[in-house]
Amino acid sequence: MGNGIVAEKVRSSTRSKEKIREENERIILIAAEKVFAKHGLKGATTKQIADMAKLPKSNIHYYFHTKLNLYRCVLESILVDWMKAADTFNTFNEPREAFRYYVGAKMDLSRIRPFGSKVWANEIISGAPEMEAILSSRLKKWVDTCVGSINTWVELKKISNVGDAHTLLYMIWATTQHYADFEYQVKILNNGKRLTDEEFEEKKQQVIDLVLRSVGLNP
Amino acid sequence: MGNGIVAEKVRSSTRSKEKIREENERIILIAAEKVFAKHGLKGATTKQIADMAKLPKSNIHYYFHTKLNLYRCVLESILVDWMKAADTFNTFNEPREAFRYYVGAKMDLSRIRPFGSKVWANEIISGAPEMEAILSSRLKKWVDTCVGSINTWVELKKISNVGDAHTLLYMIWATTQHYADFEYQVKILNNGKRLTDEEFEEKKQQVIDLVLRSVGLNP
DNA sequence: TTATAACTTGACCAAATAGTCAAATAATTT
DNA sequence: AAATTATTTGACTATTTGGTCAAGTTATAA
Repeated sequence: MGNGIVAEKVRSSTRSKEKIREENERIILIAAEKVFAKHGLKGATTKQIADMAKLPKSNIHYYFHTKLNLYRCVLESILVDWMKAADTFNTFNEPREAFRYYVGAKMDLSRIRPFGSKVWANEIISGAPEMEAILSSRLKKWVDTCVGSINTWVELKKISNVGDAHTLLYMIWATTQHYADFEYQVKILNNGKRLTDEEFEEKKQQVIDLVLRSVGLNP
Repeated sequence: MGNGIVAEKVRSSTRSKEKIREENERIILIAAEKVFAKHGLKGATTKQIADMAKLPKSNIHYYFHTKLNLYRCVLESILVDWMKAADTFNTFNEPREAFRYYVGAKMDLSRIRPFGSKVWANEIISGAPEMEAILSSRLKKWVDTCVGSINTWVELKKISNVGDAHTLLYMIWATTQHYADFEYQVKILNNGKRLTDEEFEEKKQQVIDLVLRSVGLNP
C-alpha cells in the first residue's frame, strides 16, 4: 500500500508541464462534450463540467478561460472527426462504394461519439451562432463537391435521378445522426434497452441498404 | 386615432375572463415554443418568453406558475399536432399511399411548426427527462402498429425486405424533421436563403420519392 | 540550490434569474 | 351598486453561476 502511494507520487512528480496541460485539456474537453450534449451551451454549468472532469472549477477556467471558449473548442474537436468521415465519400468513384462507406462511417461516428453529434445538433438547432462561419465556408465547399459527384452519377445513369442532390445528402446526415442525437428515443422504442453492438451493426447495414435503394441501386 | 383607441378600449373592456385566459395562454405558449426552441429548457429565461409575448414576466408565472410547467405544456401541445400527422399513416392500406401521405404530412409539419420540432428534438437530445413516460406508452404503441403494417407489406411482397421496420421509420422521422431542426444549416447551404415555398414543395416531393425507392417502390 | 514560470485550488463577488407578493385594476355575480 | 373574483404588474428576494484572485504547490531553467 505504501509502495503504491510512493509510486504514484513519483510518477506524478515526473509528469512534465507539457504532459500535464495536454492531459488536463483532454480530460476537460471530454467532460465538457458530455455536459454540453446534455444541457446545451447555456444550460451547462462550469461546475458540472468540473465535477465530470474531477477537477476544481477554477482549473477549467485556468485552461479554457471562459465557458464560451471551451464550447468552441469542443465544437472544433468534433469537426475534425466529422471531416474525416466526410473524406471517405470522395475516395470512391463508384456510387455504390461511396455511399456504402460514407454511410457506414457516419453510422460508426454516431455510435462512437454520440455526445459530439448532440453538441453539434444543439448548436444548429439554436441557430448555429458559433458555427455559421465554418458552415458557410468549409462545409459548403465539401457539399458542393459531393453534389457534383452525385449529379455526375445521375447523368451517367449510374443512379436514379434524385432531383436536388442536397436532399439526398440531408437524408443521409439526418438518418445516421439520428442514432446519436435521438439515442434515448431509440433506446425507449427498443424496449428500454440500448442497442447492442450486434444490433447496431444490423441497423447500420439496413440503413446502407435503404440509402442504396433510395438512389436506385440494388444492395 | 381617438376612435381607434376608444374602439380598442371598448373591445378590451368587453373581453370576458374566459377569453382573456384563453388568449393569453395561447400567446404565451407560442412565445415559449420559440424561446425554448432556440435556448432549450435551461437556457430559456422567463423574461425572454415574457418579452416575446409582450407581457410582463409576472404574467407568465400567473398563467403557468413555473417555467418547467410551461415547458411541459409546450411539449404536450406539440404532441397533439404530431399525433395528427401520425394518424395519416394508418388511414391507407397501400404502402405507396401510406408513405406518400405520411412523409408529406411530416414535411408539412416541419415547415409550419419548426419551433415545435426543435423543442422536441432538444428534449430527446437531453435525455427526454420530461417525456420518457409518453414516449414509452403512446409513441411506443403507435410505432408497434406501424411496424406491424410494414412487416405485413414485406410479407405480401408489396415492398422490399427492409429488415427491422424501425430503421425505416427512423429514416422517415429523421429526414423530415431535419428540415425543421436543422433549418439554419439548410439555409446556409442554400446560399444563405431560406427555402421558398416552391423550393420546399420540390424538396418534399424528392423526399417522398427517396423514401418510396428505399422500400423498393417506383415513385 | 535558487529563481522562475506553470499549475492548483478555495474563497470570493457581481450579475442574472426563477419565483413571490401586494397593491391596483377589471370583469362578474348578487 | 356593492361585493367578489380574476387579472395585471412593478418591486423585491433567494439562489445560482461565470469568472476572478491570491496564496500555495510543483516542475523547470539558470
